[in-house]
Amino acid sequence: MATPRLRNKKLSEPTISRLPVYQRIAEGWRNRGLQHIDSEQIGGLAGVTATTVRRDLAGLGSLGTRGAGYDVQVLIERIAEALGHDIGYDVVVVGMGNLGHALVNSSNFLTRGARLVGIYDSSPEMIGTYVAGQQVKSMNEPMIGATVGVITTPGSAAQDVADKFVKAGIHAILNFAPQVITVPLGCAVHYVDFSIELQILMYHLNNGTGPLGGGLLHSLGIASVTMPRSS
Amino acid sequence: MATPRLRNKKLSEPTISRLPVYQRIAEGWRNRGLQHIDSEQIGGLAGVTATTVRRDLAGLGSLGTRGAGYDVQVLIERIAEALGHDIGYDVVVVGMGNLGHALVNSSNFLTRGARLVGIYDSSPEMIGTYVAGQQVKSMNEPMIGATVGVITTPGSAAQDVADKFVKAGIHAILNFAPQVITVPLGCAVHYVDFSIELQILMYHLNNGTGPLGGGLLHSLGIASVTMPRSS
DNA sequence: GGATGTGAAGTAGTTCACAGCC
DNA sequence: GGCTGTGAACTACTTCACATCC
Repeated sequence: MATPRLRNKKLSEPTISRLPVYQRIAEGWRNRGLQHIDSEQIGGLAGVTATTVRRDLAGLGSLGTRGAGYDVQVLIERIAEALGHDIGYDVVVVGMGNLGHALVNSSNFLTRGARLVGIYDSSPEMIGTYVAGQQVKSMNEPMIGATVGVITTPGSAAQDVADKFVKAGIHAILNFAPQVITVPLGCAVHYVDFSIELQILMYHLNNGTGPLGGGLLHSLGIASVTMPRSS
Repeated sequence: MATPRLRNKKLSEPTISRLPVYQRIAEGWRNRGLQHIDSEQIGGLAGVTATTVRRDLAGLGSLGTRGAGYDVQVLIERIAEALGHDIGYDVVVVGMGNLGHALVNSSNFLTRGARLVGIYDSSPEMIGTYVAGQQVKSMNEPMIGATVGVITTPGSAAQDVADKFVKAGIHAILNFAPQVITVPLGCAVHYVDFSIELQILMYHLNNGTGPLGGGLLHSLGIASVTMPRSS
């Protein structure tokens, strides 16, 4: 009760997208044995101004020290708290192709509150084998208790998988398949698309604007969809 | 000369990140044999309002038809033109682990102007083998003529790869390794991080805000960095 | 001295509302 | 009738500038 839930204070969308970046930077600092970091250093690495960093972090409460900057350990913890990592989530991944393997084996994908509780594939050769310490299940097996579903199948299978997720009560979907999927209202689909990243980078390359040309700064691009059934 | 370069008109950052999404939606429509789409339909699928869609597209010139919506073919072409796909880019990918395989085999990563001109790995077992029709090269071989470099190595190798890119004259880097890298000023690093996507999705899940709760809308998250050498 | 945290000002992006056109 | 394209109003985010505190 000492610390009222920071979660109540709603953070702006841009801030939310930057906090994980700051967290990663702080982790890098800590791993190199450094204890303090200031807003200018974070901004330089994240590609935003020092003022923006301070404003973002001020939203989490007073966690800096005037004259000295931020303690990296405190920073990491408070960001984790604000993003809800202390709650924990159960994640299932469907599609054990190269991308699925890459994800579940990644040291970073499943940290920070996420727990892998099931991996699935439709291919008979794949089912029953072990990946990242877990046995690959058939799509017919239930997906009990998961909160987040990740789709790493080819585009053609994405809608079927999404339907299974919805039936299993999963409200949040991370879709890596290059395919727009439809889900009932109230279900969030977050859409990750590599080619879109590449396209945005290329636009800036063409125009000399944005991240190029000495400017620092940002980027992004990815769509999220919630919509009624049909089309 | 009939059509002056659309590229001159600078588009806003949010618009740039949404255009590839609209393009993908239009492609999906076309693939299902549909010829027209209106701003409301695009918005529903992309997770933005119809007005935002119209404003974004108006920036590319008058490509809609009042009363009828947009012709999907025209839409696809004009967005491609605006993003510079008619120019074409040479891409090299370093790191032929699961993620590297997933990328170069993806039907979507290397379309729309991108050409794969080289794939590299440091592992002796990997070098010389063929992936996606290309022979994997040693890191010692030159990277002539590439404009964009993609890093899909473990984090520990990312900085070395970035250094090689810089020496080879590559100005734009797409970094999938969970590692902040430093490059000379004038070089753009676009940072793609799966765990960050997951974190943002989880934040919304916790708070019931954003993409959840019947609202449509968006997302994103990924950092891009340009900064001087050192740390 | 030095860096945070924040009112105030400025800028950018979104949404409203409707005129214009098919 | 229906949907685009856009001035005008609004909202949100960023940046400035500085008081505040270590």
